[in-house]
Amino acid sequence: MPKIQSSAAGELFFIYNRLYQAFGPQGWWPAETALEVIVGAVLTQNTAWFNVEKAINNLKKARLLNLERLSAIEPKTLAQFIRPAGYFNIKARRLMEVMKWLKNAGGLKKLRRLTTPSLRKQLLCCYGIGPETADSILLYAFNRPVFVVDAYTRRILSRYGLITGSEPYDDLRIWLEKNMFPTTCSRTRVFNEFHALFVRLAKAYCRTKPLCPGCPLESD
DNA sequence: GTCCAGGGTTCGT
DNA sequence: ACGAACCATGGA
Repeated sequence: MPKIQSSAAGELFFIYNRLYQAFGPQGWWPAETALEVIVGAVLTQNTAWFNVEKAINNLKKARLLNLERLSAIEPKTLAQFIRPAGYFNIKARRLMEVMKWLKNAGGLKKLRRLTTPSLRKQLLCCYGIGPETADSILLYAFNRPVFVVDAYTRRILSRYGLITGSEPYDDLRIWLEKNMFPTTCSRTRVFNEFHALFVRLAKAYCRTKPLCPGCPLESD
């Protein structure tokens, strides 16, 4: 469990505002369709985004980035297209499983009617989709107010003293969702920016020590 | 050559 | 429930 701290909400807002001031809106997720978000979410597992873009481009150029074509393709063929994203054999299998699930569920339109908990449950049943990928898809493809907890979130918040860093995934997610109540804009919007800003921070400042001198979260 | 990424998921104990 | 194993490209 995260440390019980009455001021947790305040601390989180301080962090969010500092990051937003420093880096501005990040405009995630960079994709044209919900399906592209889903594909990208699987491809970026343990992989640099730069390489994911190449893989997505390959699929786009081959006009493969739609549910029909992607569910019909041979896993071995798909693997060749997504090669630049690494782990291509396993990711091909994972993508196929997700497409199978999507088709089975009657497509994105049908899925949009489900409640967030029910949608999350279904995503987690899919081979190749763990908690983080499920939440990325919920937030960025379905626009649900879900906090995506990644390794950066853990590192930065534990460095900040708000958590120990070893809390189970769902403990952190629920705790973050409970402590982030924006007044002006939607929760979905804030969770969207918050996650992207954590990544942005890690990209700009020492990966191992996110609160190094000069970073926007350094106390004065 | 080594390290690591939009640092995850699955599998075995 | 926790740790280990696994999957593989490309840029710094």
